[in-house]
Amino acid sequence: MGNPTGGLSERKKLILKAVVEAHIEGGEPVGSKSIVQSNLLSCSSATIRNEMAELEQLGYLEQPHTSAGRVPSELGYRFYVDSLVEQYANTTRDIARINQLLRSKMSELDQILETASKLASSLTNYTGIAIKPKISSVTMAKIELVSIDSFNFAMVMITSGGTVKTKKVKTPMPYEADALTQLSEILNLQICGLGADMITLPIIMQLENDMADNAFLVNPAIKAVYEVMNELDGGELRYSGLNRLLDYPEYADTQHLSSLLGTLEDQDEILELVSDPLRDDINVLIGSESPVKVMNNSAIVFKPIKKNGRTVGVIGVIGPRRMDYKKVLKTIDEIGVSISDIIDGERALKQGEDNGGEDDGGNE
Amino acid sequence: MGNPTGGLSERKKLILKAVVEAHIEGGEPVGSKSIVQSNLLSCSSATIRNEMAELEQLGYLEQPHTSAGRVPSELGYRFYVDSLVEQYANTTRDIARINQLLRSKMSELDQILETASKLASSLTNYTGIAIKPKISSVTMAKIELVSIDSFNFAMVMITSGGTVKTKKVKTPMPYEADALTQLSEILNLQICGLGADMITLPIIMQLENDMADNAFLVNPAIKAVYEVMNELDGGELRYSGLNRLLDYPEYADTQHLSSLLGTLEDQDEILELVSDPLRDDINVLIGSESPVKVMNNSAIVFKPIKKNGRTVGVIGVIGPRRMDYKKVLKTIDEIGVSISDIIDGERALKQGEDNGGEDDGGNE
DNA sequence: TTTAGCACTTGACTCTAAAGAGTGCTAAAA
DNA sequence: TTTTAGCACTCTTTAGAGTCAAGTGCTAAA
Repeated sequence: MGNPTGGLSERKKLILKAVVEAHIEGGEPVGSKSIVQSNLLSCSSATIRNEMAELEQLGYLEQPHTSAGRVPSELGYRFYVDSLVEQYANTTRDIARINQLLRSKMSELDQILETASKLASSLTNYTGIAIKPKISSVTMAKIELVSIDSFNFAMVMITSGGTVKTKKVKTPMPYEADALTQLSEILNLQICGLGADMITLPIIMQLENDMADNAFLVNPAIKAVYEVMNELDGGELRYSGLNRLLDYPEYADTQHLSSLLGTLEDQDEILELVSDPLRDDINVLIGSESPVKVMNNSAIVFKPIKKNGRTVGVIGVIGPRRMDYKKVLKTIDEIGVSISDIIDGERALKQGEDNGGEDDGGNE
Repeated sequence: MGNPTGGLSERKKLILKAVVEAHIEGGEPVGSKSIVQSNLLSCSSATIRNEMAELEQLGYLEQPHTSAGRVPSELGYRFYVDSLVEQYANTTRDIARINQLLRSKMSELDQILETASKLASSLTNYTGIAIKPKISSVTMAKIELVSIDSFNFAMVMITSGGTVKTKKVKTPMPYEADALTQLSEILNLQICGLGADMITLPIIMQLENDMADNAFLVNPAIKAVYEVMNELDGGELRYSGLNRLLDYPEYADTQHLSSLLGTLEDQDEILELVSDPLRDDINVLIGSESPVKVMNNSAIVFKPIKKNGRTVGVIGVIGPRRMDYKKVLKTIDEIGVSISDIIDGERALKQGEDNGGEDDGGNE
């Protein structure tokens, strides 16, 4: 009815917020009376009832059955989360504690991510997710190039594991038939056997140098190789605190829980979901916002971990749709920042190691 | 009373077997009548009742409540499993199928074990376990030796990851102070940077040679190094088909399921359980036979996978105490044999590879 | 030693009634 | 015009009573 922000009156927002938080807290439908008791508003239960009826019509609330209280709809949660974003972003971070815990787990990114996931799980009481990169296990065994037209060719890549993958490559300018042969030779010679983490700028420059006039083919080709490696590599998905799911009546239904567990285990689906983040920062998928259909009653919050601009892992949590978003957003963000700090610090250390050899006996 | 094998009359054995199998099948207490109907015995329900009462007194059966049928006790299952061993061992193995499936997953032991676990889970409909070795990730960065007395010294080992571990080492004969210094030097020079899989007999012999008169110190020291590496390495525990637990009413209790899931996730406890196999071959732990107390209502069947006499992995399944042991024992055994075949085949290949370099482009 | 028969126990299930929570609506109050 | 009090109505949850069926233990006969 013609209101400034979000089309909802301030009072409606307050009521919505109260319903969401009460429901997150208790898990049960929220009645008008209990909202009055929370003393956030100074009006009677009847007024609240009227407002709630309107909020329901607007799609922010739902009613399990006629004589029950209201439950937030997906839209309701979404509104809540969106209006929350500024709030949590401004929270003073007590990273120190998290930082310390993670740091104590030392260098290995693997371990840090796994610990972070456990930490996220125990701090929020939902199930933690960690995706650890699994670099360097996949290498190319053979690369075949097939010309499509003068602007496109297909790359057929056979990995060390025997998997065959094809990628279509578009070139920035037309190429000669010879160029493909040349590229193929050079790729097979230089790239095969290298893991994703070994294909660095110097190597790419070397390739471009070797290709001379046809250097323009190198970049798109390498990109394709890189993509395939990352696809196959996939990374490894780990959960912690799966049992915490059982703390929520949402998962009391055996059928539902079973199919959720099954889906979580089948890493591919979740990996895909989490590997293509809409935003670079924290992502919140509520219910059917997630493409995975068994997660329609769940929510997932995750954040990619970056190192030198490249995503090297993901941490997050999975829980019921009525997740304590405030707490979760804050926690995941803090942990994410903490990890970034640590691996940035580590980077410097690693480089020193690479040059200077193996003397890290500093702590004796 | 006073019978040849196992102290049970043939008829009691038959009845016990019938009860166990009926209970495995249906999950519910088994009454005397249903046993008569199975036509395995030619006597009346009253006789069965009498026998069952005796079997209960002997501890092989239990009664949930007065007017219910009987359920096998732990001892009952144990008897059943033990008397089963010969049976399943003689089963003609249709390894071929399993073999093929596993082989199609190619070389990596990791993948084979993971696939095997999935296979075990889907064939038996229980939760599959796989322990993958995680060799070579841990190496020693620095080793310090501290003399305790002339028969004992402490080894302080700092790993590449920065973890510090101490082991007390007892020597077979007294040593001189110089010997420790010498040993320390040699260890730091020769062992540091090597993964567990790199410390082979030739290297140990080399060490002993270098130590000359004090060669007797090498063996216990290396053993300590090895132990620490394996501790830290740990191996990685993976489950597949966790959701299958939910197929069994035994895990309908949320509390119970939750604590089981929690325990399974805390890898250490299960790793310890499974890494110290009583028998080299298939192990069956029924209920409280397992030292892990939340598994008192569960059973675990597992088999170590050996390569050159060294355990390189474990596969198995976890399920309710009324597990279909016949099927599980057979399946796990078959899969185990199959994996052994494959990795023995792979060994030859690997060796060739190590010598000849990196040309595995055989599959083009 | 086995079997038939019977009384008894006990959990599972069904049905009903009552309780409780919460709503929507109406009419009065602000 | 908005808010509030009051009330009838709806729907779920809970408790209790009664019935049912399964299965036992025991006794007496075969």
